[in-house]
Order: sequence, then structure tokens, then C-alpha cells
Amino acid sequence: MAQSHLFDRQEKATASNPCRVKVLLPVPFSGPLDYLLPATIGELHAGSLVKVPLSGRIVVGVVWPFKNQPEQKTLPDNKLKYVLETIDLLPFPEDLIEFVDWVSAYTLAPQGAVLKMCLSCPQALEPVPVKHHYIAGNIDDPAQRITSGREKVLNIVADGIPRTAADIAAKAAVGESVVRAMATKAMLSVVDLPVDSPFRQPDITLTGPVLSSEQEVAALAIRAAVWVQGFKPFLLDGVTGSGKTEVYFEGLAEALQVPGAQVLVLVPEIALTSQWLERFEDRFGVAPAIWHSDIGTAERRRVWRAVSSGDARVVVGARSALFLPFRQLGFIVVDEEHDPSFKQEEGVLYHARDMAVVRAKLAACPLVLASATPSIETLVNAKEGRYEALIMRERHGSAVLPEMKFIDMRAEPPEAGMWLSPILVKEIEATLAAREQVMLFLNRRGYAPLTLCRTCGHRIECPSCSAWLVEHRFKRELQCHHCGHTEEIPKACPTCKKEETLVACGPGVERLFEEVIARFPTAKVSVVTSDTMTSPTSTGQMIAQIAEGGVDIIIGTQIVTKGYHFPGLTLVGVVDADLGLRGGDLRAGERTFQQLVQVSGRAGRAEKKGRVYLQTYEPEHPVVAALLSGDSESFLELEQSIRQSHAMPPYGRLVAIILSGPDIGAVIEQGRALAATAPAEDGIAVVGPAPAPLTRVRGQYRFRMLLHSRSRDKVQGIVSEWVRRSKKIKGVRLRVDIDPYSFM
DNA sequence: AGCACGCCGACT
DNA sequence: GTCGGCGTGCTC
Repeated sequence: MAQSHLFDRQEKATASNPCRVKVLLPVPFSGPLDYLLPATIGELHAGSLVKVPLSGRIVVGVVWPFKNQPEQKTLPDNKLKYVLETIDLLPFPEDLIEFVDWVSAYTLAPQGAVLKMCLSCPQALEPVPVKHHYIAGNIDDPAQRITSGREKVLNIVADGIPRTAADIAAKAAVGESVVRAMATKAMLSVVDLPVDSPFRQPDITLTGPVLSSEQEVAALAIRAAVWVQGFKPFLLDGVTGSGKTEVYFEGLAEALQVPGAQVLVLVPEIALTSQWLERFEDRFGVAPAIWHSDIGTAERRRVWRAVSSGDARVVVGARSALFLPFRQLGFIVVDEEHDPSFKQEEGVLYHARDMAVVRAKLAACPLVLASATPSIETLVNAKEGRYEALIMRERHGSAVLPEMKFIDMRAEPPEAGMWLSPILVKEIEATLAAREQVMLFLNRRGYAPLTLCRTCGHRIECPSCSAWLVEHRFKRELQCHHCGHTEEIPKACPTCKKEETLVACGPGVERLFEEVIARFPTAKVSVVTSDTMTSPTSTGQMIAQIAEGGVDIIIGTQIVTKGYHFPGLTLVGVVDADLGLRGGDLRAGERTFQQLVQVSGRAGRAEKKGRVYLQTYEPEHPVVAALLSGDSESFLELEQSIRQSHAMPPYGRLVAIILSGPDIGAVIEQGRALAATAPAEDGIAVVGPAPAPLTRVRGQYRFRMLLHSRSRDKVQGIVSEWVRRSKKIKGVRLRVDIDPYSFM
């Protein structure tokens, strides 16, 4: 979108009538504030970055357009402060400004809170540090002797490329002191260059692998959309192993042909990208820019500035990458679009997939939502014609989809204190004998979810949450998975003081590990969870080791369901297929289905056919039945029709109001106040307040209310009006979650 | 979110 | 008599 909106000075600024500007600040309380523009600052554009004073400190903000500004009470000039200076960075493009306003209006978060996500890199707003580089200087000075060392240095710098002292010294095989001495004698000149190295540009002359006909059809549609220069959403729905990545890489390559166009690829968790990055490098010859919450400060600054300048053409990142200041977005991919981690559950509550669609619309570019198990929301959008569906039903190459079977745990129970049924044990033996790999999926971290006293029945709970502590035997501690509290495993029961009476109840991956090494003592077993995948490097090594066949049995939580390719893996065992269905919320069935399809999809991705066994106590459950029959379409149809008949999302809407505070009485009182003023419009229903399933977290009591709207129309107006006119109780935090995914 | 202003306990 | 605890409330 072209940079219009030259910021209009309403009148000529004079001493008696200075010009006002609106500046949005990355602080979570407000909309844009008024500042005066000093005569020393010339023209300003909407989007320009400026430094302004704010209650005793200096903050970087963005000049915001006047348009659409609700005319609020304006302060007199003498109450206003002056803009201090402008920052030497390209202004925010218009589509980013609109995006911030849109996200704020949709999520009901203050505009400043949304802007904060765009300015999430304070170092990027300061000048980039420079480092001395050296080039040839006055080399004809007769006063300087040309020693052999100096001559070697001169040979190196002869090409005119600025280099650091260390670089020159290494290349010339001399000490750095030689270089520095030559600089002080003016034989070398110093150039200060930014420490940030530029991004290498993707090689668009490279070509990808030969595509199957299904892939070719999909790639063609996406490539064509790139040149239409308008919003165009696609659902790329391809079974696991069908080669979705290669398809959207074609769209990406096409987008890079457009001069200046930038591409954003959103992925659920950066942990999964080690294999993805290799494929990207194979395809484009360079690594993309990477963005996620724990990149180092220097790299963060480098990426942010390169995105802002347009220098970084491809960014792959977690959901927060959506708020980077792209100059010219030309293509967006949301990979594994069904993944629940796209929903931000802290601060500004947004769904990155949904916001990516909006961002693409504002940037007027194509968008690909890719998944083997698309969300119901996306399927409905495709069905109703808002997205173009590109469907791939075959695995790429010779691979076929795995065979699925269930094990009725009522008929084939495991031994006492064990978790693997005899049938699955036999299958594992057979697989190991054939020198193939096994993956056991159990979505429960730690050793056991509950530690119980056999004598008095005491259950060890977290001191600040209403939750059991989970034993982590590898780390020899009890952990709360909600607040991070840890404590030692007690020898005696904290209540009855008796020793040797505490028992671990239920399985976790560590306990499964214990069973597996006891049963298969010669197998190499690896536990893959968020506890063992601590850094991207170690994760990459672990994944590479598994892919090379260095592990026989992989035991993992949901982290292993995500997009990995292990060619030697032929058997997948789901230890507890019913786990996700218990205590089910609106999406429990859908989520479990997606998870089980994804983990099954890890089996048999190369020549050998895969087998999947689901251990279940309820084989007649629709989710299990759908997986076994392979008729996922009817299951999803059924799920959609249930949602439709109850006007649940995406046919209707939900909004959660979460009340929390350290004083339970105050929280309840706030709930009553809200209930008393609940909207009474047609088609709107409010339930609650009710204690949240996890009533206390980090010492905070939590109550929930749920607003349901039968219509798809926006409900933000109703909700914000409701909250605005309700009495506020001190000490109670009130959060509005539009389109909630978590009901905890 | 910061930061200031403000009103009650242990120190030079 | 002051330094400072962090509770409340404002920031153009």
C-alpha cells in the first residue's frame, strides 16, 4: 500500500499557535496522546517514530493519523508537551497502523498495548552500534616504512572492502597491533560500519523438487495469486506427508519475484523449525530471518531493523512476528494453522491465525493457511467460499498413510502399575526386531500427575494454585505446571508425618520411560518433552539424532506431534487416546482428533508402511471411531453441524470475561456486579460467574463469565459497553477474551 | 507499564 | 527528626 497520509499540519506552526500531533505510545493504558510539534521539526508523516516525554521519562512512540479518532476532550496547548525528536527509521506503513487499530478494536486491548507488540525491540529504536573497519589510506607517505607485515596488510585491503582489525590480521597473518599502528600512521583509514551484518538475499533462481500433480495444481493457484496484488486467502489442506511445505515454498518463491515484497511464515513453535530451516536453505540457498520470543538482543535488533528497512525478505517466526514492521508484505503463510499455540493467552489475547488473515487483507496480499488437520473455523471459511481450498489427499512419493488400530484397554489391560497393553508390547518388539523406530505418545510431562499419601489420603498440592504437584523424577522435584513452583519430594507425608507412604498415581512420560527400559533393556530410548528440549541447538541435535536412527523408541508429549519427519519410524503407539477428551470443552474433540492425526502422521513417512495403535477405554467414541475408519470428513461434518446447531464458533461467538484477584470476596463481588448489568439483547446469553476450573493460580482467585452470541456479528461493542458501565471492584483484574480457546 | 506523590515505621 | 515501605492514580 502506498504511503499516503502526509501528516497535515492544520495550520502553520507559530509561537502562539503551534501544531499538534497525535502520538501513540507503547504503554498499555491509552489511545494516542496530543503533543506539540516544535518548529525545529519539519514535516511529520503518520507513522513516523518520535521520542516524547511521558510522566518524567522519555518514550518512543508513533505519530498516529487523525482520521477515525473519536473526538475526545482536548487539552489546552499549555498542558501539552513537545515532541523531542524524530527517530531515523522508516515510518510505520499505513497498513501496519490500520492493523494496530484493528487488533485493538477487535481484542478490546488498548491501542498502546498492541503497539507495544510492534515496538517489542527497544534496542532497534536506538542507533546501531558501529565497529571500526579499515580500508587503504595514504599508502604513498614516504615517512612510513613498508615492512613485510605492512605489505601483507596492504595486499589484503587493496580490494577496498572494509574489514575489522581482527579480520585483516588473520588474513595477513600479522598481529592486530600492526593494523592499528598503520591506522594511527594514516596508512589505513577507519570506516565505522554498523555491527549488524546485512541479510543474505534468497536465491530465486533456484528451483524446488519436482511436484506431484496434486502439488502442482495447488502451487499454480498460489503463484497466480501473488501477481494479482490483492487479498487472497487459501486453505492448503494436505494429509501428513503430502508436501505442503514444497507447495507454499513455490508461492513464496513467486512472491520474492515482486520487487521489495516481503514474506512472513508463521509457525507454531520455533522448536520445530530445525528441519524446516534446512529445507528452506536447500530451496533458497540462505537462511531466513528468524523471530521468536527468545532470540538474543543483538539478533533481535538486526531482524527488527532489517524487516523495517525491507532488507529482510523472508521472516519465519512465532505469532509475535505478525507485529513486525514489514515495509511491503507480499505473502503470508500460517503453517499448522490449527495449532492451539497460535492463541496468545497473556497480555493482548489474540489468535495469530485470525489476525494474520486481517494483516493479509490490510496488506492486500495472498495468504496460505496450511494444515493436515485444519481447524473447524478454517474449514467453515473454506466451505462458505471465503477461502479457496487446495486439497492434497496423497502422500508424496511412495509413502502411504498408516494403518490405524485400536486396543480396547478394558479387554487388554496392562499389568498393574504398567501402561502398555500386551498387544502394544508385542508390536514394539516386532518393530524393534525389524530395526524400525517406535514412537509412544503420552501428553503428560513428568513422572506422575499426583502424589498421594496411602495412609491419610493427602494429595500434594501447589501452595499458590489449586492444582496437584507433578513429580519430575529426572529432576528429583515436584513441579506445579501452572505457576512454576518447585519443591523437593518429601520423604514423609506433610500431613500425617508417616514415612514410606507416598505413592505416585497415574502415568507421565518419565514413568513410561521406566516401563519401556525395563521391558526393552537393549533399546535406545529418548524422552522428548519441553523439559528435555531446552534450547534450539539441543533440540536440533536431538531431532537430527532421531532422524538418523540413533534412537529406537521415542517417548514424547505433544511436542513430537509437530511436523517432524523421521524416515525410520513405522510404529506409533498412543498410550492414552482418551486423555484429551476428558473434561471436554467446546474444542476437546476437534483438538484430540487433530493431535492424534498429527502423531499418526509421523509413522511410515518413507518407503515402509506405518502402523498406529490407539490405547483407549472408549473405542466407540466418535473421535476414535473417525480415526479408525479414516472417515475424517464425516467426523468434521458432524462436529461442524453440532457447532452450527448450538450456534457455537464459528457460527456464533463466545467472549470470556476472566475476573481475578487475591481476595476471593472481591472477585465474587465483581462477578455479581457484572451479572447485574449483563446485556439482555436478543441472541445474547451470559453465564456465570463461576469459579474457573483452576480456581486459584499464583495465589489469584479466578472466576469466569461467558457471553454467547448466536450471531456472527461483532460483539465487541456490547461487551465493552457492558464492562464500561459495570461497577469496578478494587483489587480485581478484569480481562476480556474474545474468541476464547482455553476455558481453564 | 513506569513513575510520582503520599502517608506510616526504624534509623543517622 | 529523615529514609523508605509500596498503595493509589496519572500520564498529552
